[in-house]
Amino acid sequence: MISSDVIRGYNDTIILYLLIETPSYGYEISKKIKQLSNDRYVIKETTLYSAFSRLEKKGYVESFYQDKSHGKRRTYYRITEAGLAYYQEKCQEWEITKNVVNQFIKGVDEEWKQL
Amino acid sequence: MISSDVIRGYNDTIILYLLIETPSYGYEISKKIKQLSNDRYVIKETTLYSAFSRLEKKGYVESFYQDKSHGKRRTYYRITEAGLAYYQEKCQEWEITKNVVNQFIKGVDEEWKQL
DNA sequence: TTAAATTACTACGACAGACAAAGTAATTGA
DNA sequence: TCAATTACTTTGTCTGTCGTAGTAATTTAA
Repeated sequence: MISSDVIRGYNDTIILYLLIETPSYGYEISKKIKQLSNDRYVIKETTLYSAFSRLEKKGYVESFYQDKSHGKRRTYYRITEAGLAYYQEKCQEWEITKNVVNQFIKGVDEEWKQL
Repeated sequence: MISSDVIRGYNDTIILYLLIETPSYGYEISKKIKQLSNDRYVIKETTLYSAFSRLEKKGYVESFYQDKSHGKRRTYYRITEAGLAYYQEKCQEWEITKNVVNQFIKGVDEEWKQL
């Protein structure tokens, strides 16, 4: 599937991305990740929730409770200004990272196939 | 610069790539990484050498000593069949990973700038 | 010529993030 | 009504990175 060691540096970014449009909560976020990645990436629950608390500690998201008279209480998160700035930084970093890694990857249809 | 959390999953791949052309040793590999990445990625010594021993343990590289009558002895590494196969797997994985992460990245020139 | 810089490592320990396992608790659907 | 799903929390383990430090030979510059 996909290596979690690569994604490691981008879980926070992925979550922040999904919070840009609208505040959300764990379960919804995880569904969206699965869906937007075409089932190629399914974030683990513990990874997701620990990311939330890390992001909150850093001030990149804020949590709140939607008033929902009954039902298991959801913890919603919204992105902050700082979170958006961080997200933007990470996007730039990603472009660089992508180019760097690409330098060391031989495409499936390249000359090593003939070696 | 570049986040080591992203590169984490690809250090082994990067090293293997550089060993495909010719066997090499730590110092040379680190110079090549720096150079090929245009100074955007400089691997830490400890990271590099621990990668070597991990790769050797997995059978992806083999070490040997070049006969070099004097001077500090270098440990050379050459890639194995298994190492090449692993490298190729990782290349395919990278293509997928790249596409997945791209789904959650807004390019510098995209609509969020206007938000 | 000698001191500093560079080459070429090894050892140790700390830390962060991912994740497995297990538990809790409410809600919805068959 | 009982299983599946939703919505988490807690705990503890593991892997890879990296800071610090040390060793030792070689090359370069003052």
